[in-house]
Amino acid sequence: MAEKKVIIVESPTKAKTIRGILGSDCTVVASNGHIRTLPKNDLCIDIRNGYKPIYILDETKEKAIAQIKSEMKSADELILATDEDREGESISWHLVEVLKPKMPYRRMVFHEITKKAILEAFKNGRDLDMNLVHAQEARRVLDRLYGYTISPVLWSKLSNKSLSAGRVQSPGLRLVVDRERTRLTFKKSEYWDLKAVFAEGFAASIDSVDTKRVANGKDFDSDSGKYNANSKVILLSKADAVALAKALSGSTFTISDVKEKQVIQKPAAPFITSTLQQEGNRKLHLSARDTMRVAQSLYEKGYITYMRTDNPALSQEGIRAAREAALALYGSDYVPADSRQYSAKSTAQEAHEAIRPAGERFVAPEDTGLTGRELELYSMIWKRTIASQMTNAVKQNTTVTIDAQTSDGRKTVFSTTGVRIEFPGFIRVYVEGSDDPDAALEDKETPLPLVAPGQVLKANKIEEVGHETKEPNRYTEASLVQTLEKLGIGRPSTYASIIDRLFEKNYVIRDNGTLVPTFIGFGVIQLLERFFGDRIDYGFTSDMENALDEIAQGKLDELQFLKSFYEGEKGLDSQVRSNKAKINSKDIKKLDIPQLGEESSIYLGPYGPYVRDDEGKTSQFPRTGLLQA
DNA sequence: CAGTGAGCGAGCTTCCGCTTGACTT
Repeated sequence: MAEKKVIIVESPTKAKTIRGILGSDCTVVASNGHIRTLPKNDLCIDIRNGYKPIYILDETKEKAIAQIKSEMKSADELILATDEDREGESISWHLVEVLKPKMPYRRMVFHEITKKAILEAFKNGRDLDMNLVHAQEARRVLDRLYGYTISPVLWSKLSNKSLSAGRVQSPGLRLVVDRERTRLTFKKSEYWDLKAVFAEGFAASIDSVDTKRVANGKDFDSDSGKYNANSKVILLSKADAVALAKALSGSTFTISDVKEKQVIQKPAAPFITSTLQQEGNRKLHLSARDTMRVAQSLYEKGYITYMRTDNPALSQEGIRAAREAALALYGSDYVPADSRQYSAKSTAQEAHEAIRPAGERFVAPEDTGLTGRELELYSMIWKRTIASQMTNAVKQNTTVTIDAQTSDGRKTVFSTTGVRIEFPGFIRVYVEGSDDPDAALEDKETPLPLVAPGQVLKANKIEEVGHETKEPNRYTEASLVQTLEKLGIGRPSTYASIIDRLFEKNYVIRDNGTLVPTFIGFGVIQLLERFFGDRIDYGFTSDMENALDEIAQGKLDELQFLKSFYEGEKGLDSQVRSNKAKINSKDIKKLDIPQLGEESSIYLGPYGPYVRDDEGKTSQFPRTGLLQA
């Protein structure tokens, strides 16, 4: 007399997995994500009628809906098992709205896809959380209002080239533009120091002259490149360094101190979407989009858990499997007594666990039969997951300090640090990649010979070494995703498409894996900064999230939230109206770009950017290779 | 390669987030 249940989840792959676990008592079907959308050709928000969105069925989901409907005919109960987050709750509500079930239905979430966990979940279940549904709808409506009212301002004031603005894409573009401005205004400076090469087989660099510390890169502002003058620091020019080297040529170098320090290094947390994209980019040179494509394929073939997640925590099954794998591969010294717990940042929605090899036993990469990019990405996930449950690496840093007096009586101090790995721990499996190739070297050993205080060294060579301060790097796809995530802008399912969007709109171009803003990108951000500054503030999304949390907790009314966003003196509607009248199209087409705009002015024309000099003569902008329209 | 204007007026563009296929960018 078993009752027949129809269970709806979001992902077809998840449905298949559950089907395999539960057998024929239940029918498991997938919604394939959201099933309703807002039509594209119009605002479709009924502002006078409580900001009611006008939803339509997503035509790409018709097949899925038809299948759910047909399965429902012979069922006694409907289980809404979409993801446990704001969007998932909303999908369940839309399902009820569309399916209009006659049988009883319950909302349910599965925290682990195991028979035990699912059967346990069947005992519970709850009603739809309408506050959460309201919070999702508020998000959806705000995004539509934002994008569909500000974008037309760009069309009319900048050009008619289908420009766009949005809560997520615009701050994303602004990051890229801001970074480029910093680079363009950056003033390079140089500083020098000395390197002494000893016959004993190592080298040391100069720390101080007469107790004044020799200036290094940290004494320069990282954004402007300017030197931060300090009376306790001495800045060496090339001439200073050459003279100092000469004055030290016959000096005695004596070791004054040898210090040992133990340094502990912890493994990185298991992958979440953003970190997977970062490492895919750094180690495998994949775009965010390609990383996700490969991960999707691994997920569908059953090799990894779900790839769109903001939660680095492993399930109990994942922890057990990672520890077992580490134990089998490296022995008990490499597995700590207690498992490591990783937790999501507070803004995360935590509907899924971390990205890890699937199942209760991790298949070794060489046993998967995978090839190419799939093998590489799986292998990276496998290593990182195992490493995350392994012991710390222990390194021993040895700092040797050396005194020497110049021929004219100045006291100089040199030093060097060697690194020895005492116990590799997780480093045997996995080391996090870096955007900075120099930093990757940190993980290599730099051994020093055995030396003791009082020992006199033989200096073979004392040479001056020049350094130049360097402007901040451009964003890569990886570092942009990382920054967006840190600011709480965008979601795991959208990071890759945010970047695609910036390219599609010609707001940025790619240069050697880095993102360079185009003139159009500069123009869009210039307009938005001047007239919609509060909307593209980097904190806008996190403020919105706070309000949505209040809606979800029933402390704030959805309608009140939308009204305060859209109406009133400071509301978006009047902001757009007044700016449409106020913005002088000619004025805003003159681009304010540091350095490049000094001699003549750059304008946005209908065929791209052009330069106009003082006499009104125009010419093509000469550096289109760097910045394009 | 040409490229900044005037004025007419029709027709069009645009958001974010959740899922996969279908696909030729």
